[in-house]
Amino acid sequence: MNEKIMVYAIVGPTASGKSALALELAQRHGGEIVSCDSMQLYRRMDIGTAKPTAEERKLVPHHMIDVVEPHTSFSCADYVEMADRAIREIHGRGKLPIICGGTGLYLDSLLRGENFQPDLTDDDLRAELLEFARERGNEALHAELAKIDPESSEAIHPNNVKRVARAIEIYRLSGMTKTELDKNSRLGEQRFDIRCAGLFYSNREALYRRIEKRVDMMMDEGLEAETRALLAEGVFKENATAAQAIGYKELIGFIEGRETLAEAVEALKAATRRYAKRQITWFSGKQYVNRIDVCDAQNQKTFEEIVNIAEKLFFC
RNA sequence: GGGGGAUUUCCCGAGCGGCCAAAGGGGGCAGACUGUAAAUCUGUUGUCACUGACUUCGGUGGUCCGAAUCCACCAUCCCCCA
Repeated sequence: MNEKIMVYAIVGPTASGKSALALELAQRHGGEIVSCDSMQLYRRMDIGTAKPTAEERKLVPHHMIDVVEPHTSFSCADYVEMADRAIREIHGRGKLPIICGGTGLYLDSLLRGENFQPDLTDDDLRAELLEFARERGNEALHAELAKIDPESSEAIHPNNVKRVARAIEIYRLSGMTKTELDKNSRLGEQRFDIRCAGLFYSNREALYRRIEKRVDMMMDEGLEAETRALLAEGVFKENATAAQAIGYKELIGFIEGRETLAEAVEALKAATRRYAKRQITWFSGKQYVNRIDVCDAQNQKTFEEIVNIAEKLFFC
């Protein structure tokens, strides 16, 4: 019986200070960082995704950053496969794998399921199903799902067309219902042991202020130019995953002259806030997360304090 | 100085005598989410002793059984003529 590899993870909403903490811990304890971020995967999307800088990446090896071109369709399953490999390599080198990121689904999938079958997607079929919903209505598509997989149709709201379509897609491609597929991947036991610190702000205002400050910084660093470059590349024409990244799509309205810079920046801040909220909801439901309250109504913890708490959590 | 228009709940914005605590959107809050996830979706959003009551629609005072909706005056803003 071989021991499971111990992985360390730092999660939390965007702009909560994950990267700095991960970097510090990696430096102190011989770690390498495995990013768990669905957007830092893409090359040339640097400012908008708040990627670690070149200097930071020189201090500590970072993985799962800049691994694909922006137009690539990169799935959760792809992430799991590559990240799994990276973690085993790090462990093989006698270093500590420190996962850092805010994409909850990726982390969950990485820790879980064994039975990922490759190539369970079909863009044409997807488009066809979405078209069906557009023409005949959300309920009609949902009814189709109910015929083949009543259990998941129960769980997915009819208006969540993307999910409804995905469930049907799974069935048409694999002959297995989504319910069965899920049950299957649940059979696999956790693939790693994990110690996970979650950065939270019970003072929400404080988090939002950080977010807004960071957006302003991104603008100063040249987010607009970065967006124009990606736009010129055609990244936002195809419906690539990368085109969904917050930071770029909000600036396009301004670049194309449909709104003012101030409006675009405000939209960007709002989108980031709402994203942070969804991350908070996601992680607060996970039992493997050990919460560290960075800032409550009374006081703001110093970086030193946070590092100490995380070290205790990880190494005691 | 003369004429016209505006003022709505956190914001934008509908409402133009009862069915209005007031459409819709945004934002906020809460939540779902095991293969597109920085995406997608759901609920909620005046107060309370909450199947009902109370306080709201710039202010004050009227008309009316009844007003966010009509009238008068006041305040602020915008436009046109001067």
